[in-house]
Amino acid sequence: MNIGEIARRAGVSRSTVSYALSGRRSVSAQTKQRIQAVIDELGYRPNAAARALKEGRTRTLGLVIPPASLRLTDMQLGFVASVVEAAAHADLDVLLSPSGGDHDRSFERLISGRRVDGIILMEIRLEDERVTRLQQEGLPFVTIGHTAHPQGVCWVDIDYAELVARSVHHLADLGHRSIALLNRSAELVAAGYGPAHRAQAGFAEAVGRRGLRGIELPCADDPAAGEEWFEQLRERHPEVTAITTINEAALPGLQRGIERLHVAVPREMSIAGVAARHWAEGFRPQLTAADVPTGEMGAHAVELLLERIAAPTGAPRHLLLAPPISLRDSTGPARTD
Amino acid sequence: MNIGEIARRAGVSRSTVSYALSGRRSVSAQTKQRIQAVIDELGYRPNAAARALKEGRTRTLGLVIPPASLRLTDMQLGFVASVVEAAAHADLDVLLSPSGGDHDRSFERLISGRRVDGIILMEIRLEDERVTRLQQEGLPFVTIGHTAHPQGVCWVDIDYAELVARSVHHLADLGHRSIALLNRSAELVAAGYGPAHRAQAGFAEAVGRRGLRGIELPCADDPAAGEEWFEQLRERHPEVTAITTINEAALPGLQRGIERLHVAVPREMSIAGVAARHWAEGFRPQLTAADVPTGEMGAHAVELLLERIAAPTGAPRHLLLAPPISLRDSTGPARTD
DNA sequence: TTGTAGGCGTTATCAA
DNA sequence: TTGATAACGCCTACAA
Repeated sequence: MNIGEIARRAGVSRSTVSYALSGRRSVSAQTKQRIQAVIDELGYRPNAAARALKEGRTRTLGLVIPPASLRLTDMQLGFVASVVEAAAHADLDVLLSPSGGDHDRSFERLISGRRVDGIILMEIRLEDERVTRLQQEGLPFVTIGHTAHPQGVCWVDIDYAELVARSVHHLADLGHRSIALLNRSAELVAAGYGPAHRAQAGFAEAVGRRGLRGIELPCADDPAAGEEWFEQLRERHPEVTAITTINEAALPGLQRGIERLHVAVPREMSIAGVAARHWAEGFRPQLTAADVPTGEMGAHAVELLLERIAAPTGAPRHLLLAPPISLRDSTGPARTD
Repeated sequence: MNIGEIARRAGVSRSTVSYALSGRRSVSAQTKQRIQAVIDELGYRPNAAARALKEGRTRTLGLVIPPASLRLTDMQLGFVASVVEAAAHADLDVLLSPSGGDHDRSFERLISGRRVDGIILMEIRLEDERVTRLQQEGLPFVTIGHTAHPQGVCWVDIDYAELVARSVHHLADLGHRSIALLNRSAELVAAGYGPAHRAQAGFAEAVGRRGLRGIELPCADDPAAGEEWFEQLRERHPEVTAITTINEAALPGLQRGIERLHVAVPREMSIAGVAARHWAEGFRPQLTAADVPTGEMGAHAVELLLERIAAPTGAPRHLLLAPPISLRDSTGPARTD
């Protein structure tokens, strides 16, 4: 089924059908109606490839996700869902590319094959060759997270430094003097993963400013590691009365560790963090945390990308989100024994 | 950058470049080398739209996921990841369509716009209009899960009836006489969601055959509901000594409920289920469960779809997976007090 | 071994 | 208000 067939059945030329659909030229009401009737009857839709070839745009966005081998976190998942939804809302499709490195085949297909009009890049590293690759190709893109030198790049990110600092201040206000940071995994820190670095920075800054004792212990991104992390913390640093964390995946394990050692939250230990609302509310007691707005982030990323596609040479915009900390039940005054 | 430009720079015709790339005609080593040098220098790749238009295939698969508003379960997520990976392995891209109903715009774009060579449909209902829509369009597709009348359709599914029955038999063998089924939500059952129906059927059949007392209580698909479910169970059916479940999302809540009421597992209560390995191992104590092989399922679905695309008229294949139950720590002999 | 030319389905320019 | 036609970039049958 193609436009020629529609034209033939409606007794008009192909261009008239095309114009009737696009509205870029006036078509008599009568003709338009006849064409529409045929289209409805046959269920015609323009062939996407032909249209893309002619128009030079694909009406498709690319979303580069971490390789499937790495389990996606809840936060990342929420982000993928919101990007897809926001794109669908703009009548755009989303092409997925699971790739980490620069030389990934599907990543290369996406960009040099001109399969998409723009790209959203997740899980950016502080030094990220994919960014330079996209810049050299001149394909519009938006990153989630930002590189060490994000000038000239559109990005959306969570201000982990600010959020961790805020939770430290909140805990300090409650009288806590020894606070531990439950950061993302040592591997990620080593790989130059921005959130982990910035959490570190924000923690150090706030702890320094308030004259507190700050403890940092590495922890892998999974429940088992969280449980072990808590044991180690109690063993090595019994003076710690509060924890701040950005490691969502370790939360269930942290909870198990706390329960196993019979530590009362928040009476004996306060916990504040950065997490998707879903996780914060699933914690027991519910977690005082900055709720990461994954849904908004996806929508913002799509919005920024569409702007960039419309005006590739404009000044790049970026968004640094610092959602407020929602007070729940996991933080309270420091114990005074 | 297009094939003409490459041809010009290499001093050959466009067809020679095309043949050098496809290998469908012999090209002298010297010419081939010259062409390759130019391609490498300029980073040329065939335009996907032009190629799709000419060849009549897009080298893209469509994956229809549940709408973003519904939180994807871990199992679904694992499935998406494995489909994307399997597709990438075959040098295919994956286009995502978040849609529930038949008249969804992105779903329609996918199929009548010929944006994909085939489609994988997740979260099939017993009566699913998307299936009939795809059949009428004549687009190859594979479903995850199957409809009430799956004749002539390719599908991959988990044999929930068999797995639930097996877990009931396992529990009966351990001496349990009153067993509760923690099924998916009442809404899903009402909507004709296959796994929920088949779990029910398998449960009823096995319970009947072993002469047991079978309890069914509805439970929404989230942790809070799981916790409440367990309370209700203890209140209304204190005689129950074993639970079988396919409701992954309710597991964390079930666990909390068990801990809150200080019920010892498996001494006072045995639990067996169907769940992604990740969830089973995250449960405390680790859950005796049939581990849903999401990774394999995605790969199988892609494999079946590729077969179907290659031979659309062949006999439709299907796969009903019944992975063995992995014995872990949550099941034991019935208490005898 | 290589080149020429036609057509995939669409949109847009030019002409009527 | 409408129609004929060229062009997007690629692949391939045919010709040399």
